[in-house]
Amino acid sequence: MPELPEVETITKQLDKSVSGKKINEAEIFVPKIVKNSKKEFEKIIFDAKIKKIGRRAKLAIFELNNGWSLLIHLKLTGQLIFNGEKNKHTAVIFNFSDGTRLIFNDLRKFGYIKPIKTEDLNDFFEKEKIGPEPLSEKFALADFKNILQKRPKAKIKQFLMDPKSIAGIGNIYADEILFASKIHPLRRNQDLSTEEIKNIFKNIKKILAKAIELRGTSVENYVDAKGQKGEFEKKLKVYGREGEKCVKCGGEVKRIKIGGRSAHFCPSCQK
DNA sequence: GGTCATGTTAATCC
DNA sequence: AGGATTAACATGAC
Ligand SMILES: [Zn+2]
Repeated sequence: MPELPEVETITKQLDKSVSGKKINEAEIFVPKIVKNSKKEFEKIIFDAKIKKIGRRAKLAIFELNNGWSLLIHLKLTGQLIFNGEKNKHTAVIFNFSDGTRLIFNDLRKFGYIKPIKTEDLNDFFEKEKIGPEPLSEKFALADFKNILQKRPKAKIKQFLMDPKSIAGIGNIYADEILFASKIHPLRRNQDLSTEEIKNIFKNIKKILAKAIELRGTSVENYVDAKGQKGEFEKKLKVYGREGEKCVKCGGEVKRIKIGGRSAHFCPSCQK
């Protein structure tokens, strides 16, 4: 499932391969993916050029040259593949004027494309109360401490995964960050020591950066914009390793449910 | 064929 | 008011 490193990988690749191209048409195979009527959507993209492609939280942002931007969320199983082949999960195809195309596949159909005026982008993220970008230089230890204090009772695992506390961290990276930080996922924010907070903060930056370097993690059906799997999967220490040996202590990796989501951790390494 | 997995959000309770 | 909790969404894998 695409989290921050996966969406960052895809948007960086697409910014290189697709920016500057003119959209001829969009073929819509799954109407609910597009948050407008077909007519409205066609009007927005008609003759539009893609100026640049960026990311905020887990959202890809396609900025067009006509005042509109397209927000694209891949949710669990979305794929954006440049010059990909249509398959039975293809929801939308953008055809460009030079004969190339961009394929949006979505097996579970949770993803969406939402046009928004470019000038309204900032308001949108503010209104939705999306948390800070963890890799931004503006996101400092003091900020992290601050937002932890605002929700003292929250369990750290759920807190890390909540897009309204910090943007872009999902189940995989939350589990990996807590393992690297030796913190039990059920710990509450108010019980974390200054040293532990510092450690979690450091690992948020470190693990997300490393995952981007390796073009993300392929679980479920994630591929990047070139259709290739990510390499961070090989670096996973706890996620998806229930019952296997902890790489650090040899103990057994456990899986529990926290807020309806699975949390993987090593009970002897994480306290 | 029932359960599980997943990100986000709506609904509900406190 | 807004945090916590839970269900809902879709569908393939088991
Ligand atoms: Zn261990």
